[in-house]
Amino acid sequence: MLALMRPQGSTTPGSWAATRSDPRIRPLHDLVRLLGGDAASLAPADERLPVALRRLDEDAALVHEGAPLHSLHIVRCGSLKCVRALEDGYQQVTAFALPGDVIGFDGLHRGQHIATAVALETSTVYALPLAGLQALRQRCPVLDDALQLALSRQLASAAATAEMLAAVASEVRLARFILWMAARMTALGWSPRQLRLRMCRRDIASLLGVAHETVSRSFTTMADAGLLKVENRDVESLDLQRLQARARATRSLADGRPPGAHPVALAA
Amino acid sequence: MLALMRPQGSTTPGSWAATRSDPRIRPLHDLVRLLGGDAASLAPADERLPVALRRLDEDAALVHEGAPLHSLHIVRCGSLKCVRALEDGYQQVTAFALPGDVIGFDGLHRGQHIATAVALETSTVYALPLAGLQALRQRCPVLDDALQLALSRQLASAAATAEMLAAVASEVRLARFILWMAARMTALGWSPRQLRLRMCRRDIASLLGVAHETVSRSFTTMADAGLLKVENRDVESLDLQRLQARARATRSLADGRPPGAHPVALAA
DNA sequence: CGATCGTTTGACGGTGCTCAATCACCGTGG
DNA sequence: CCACGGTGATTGAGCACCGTCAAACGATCG
Repeated sequence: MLALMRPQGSTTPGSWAATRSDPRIRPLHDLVRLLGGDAASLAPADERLPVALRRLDEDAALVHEGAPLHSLHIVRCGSLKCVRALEDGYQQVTAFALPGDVIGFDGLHRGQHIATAVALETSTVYALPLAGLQALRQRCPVLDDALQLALSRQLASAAATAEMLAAVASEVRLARFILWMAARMTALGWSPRQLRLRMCRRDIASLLGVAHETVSRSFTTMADAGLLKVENRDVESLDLQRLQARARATRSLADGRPPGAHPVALAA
Repeated sequence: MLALMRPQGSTTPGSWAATRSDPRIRPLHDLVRLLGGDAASLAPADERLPVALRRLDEDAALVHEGAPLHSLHIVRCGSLKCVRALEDGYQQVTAFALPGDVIGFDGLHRGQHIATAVALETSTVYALPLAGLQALRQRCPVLDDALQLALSRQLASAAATAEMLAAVASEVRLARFILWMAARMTALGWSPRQLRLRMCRRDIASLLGVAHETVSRSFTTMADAGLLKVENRDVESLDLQRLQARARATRSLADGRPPGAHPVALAA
């Protein structure tokens, strides 16, 4: 059932040849653990089921928008960007995928990929062929649970993206982006203060729906304000407190705080 | 809360008269069909499994942000808005849920609801208690498939929301919103040209990340251009062709196209 | 070391946010 | 029946933010 597709490595085939075990295969419990599932309660017979692994060099495309959907991918290490072509040639970045993120599920209902996924650095991803996936889920409820959870996270993540975009002021958007990335780094066990952004300004700008010059300007503004230390793609959060305050602001600066009550408070 | 009033439903052609059976219970195959699943291949023993139904009056809250997640809900008829409180009191609309949409799945990984869902009109929703859901999915692979598909749609829908928000010009955002709603109406078997928006301008504005006055202005601008006929919350699409063109535009109007090749074409 | 790409900074003009007034449409009560 | 708020939608005026165009700067790599 569980078809072991040979990963079409974009890597040079010979150089990373397996010495001891094939590096293109990992046991199932690794995947379950990555997804935050309860790997311990995997049936012993299942925990070493082979899962295909695929390695991507920087700028290599994992899948292409519109291509038939054959596998679900889960990022193991590295990072990718998901982009959609917006008909007029404009490239819209829709997400940055980090370890544990699922790629491809959003295309299930149409049978084809919704976005192109491009590696931002050398990365590896698990590949779960759709053929046999249902059987595998039935066989391993633990994997099923883990996948459900991952999808739930994915959905919440999409909401977070919308929340960033919904901010009116560009600086607020960027602050939310930084905090969001920091939160994800924390979830992965990294430091939330030291960010190494793998994507260029233009990609961030695309995700946030602003001009890339504006991203630059907002970075320097916040750096001047002592919120960040920005050195190219290395971003250090110096004052999470005030950074969160800025991310919370519905409207932009107002740094000289006129302590008058908030003008906002809307609707319902 | 749950006001059980006599449904005076002339709306649904529901031949499954609520007179005989409890109107708060529906057979499983109805839900599967709503989700776009293959109801025909349900096991005969399963197709009449009872699914709880809940009725909501306008402005009634189905679930509250932060509340523990007990059930997955699927909209049966009517519509709801999903809102999040943005810490500073601002109400951010994150989605409009239409029949077939799943509510609550995004909170699965945290065990609590991510957003508050409020009925925009008299609505009914299916309720699938999480307890026993896994067993039910195991028992009915057809339901499982249908749920997977619905979740995939949900994810793609979130991407569509982001795509609307990512448009730089507010008029473009609104055009995309109209077309997106039209597409959803088509998928539900309604006319794509006649929209009856159940939400107020402020809610649309919140979803699109613009001021509500701007929504008003954009509506009148597009109406003056002959793209729409706007009468309060009834919106008729007069020229889908040009409407799509406007939705495609990365930057705003510039209808007389300065034939210079597009400056864009990015990345990758 | 020169070419290319990414990043930053500047100047300018326009879009859209804020503030505010007006209008339309209600359901309520006089 | 018509005044009376109350809510939502529309329109106007002013100004700041940010998108566009442009150039300088920096980094990386052949």
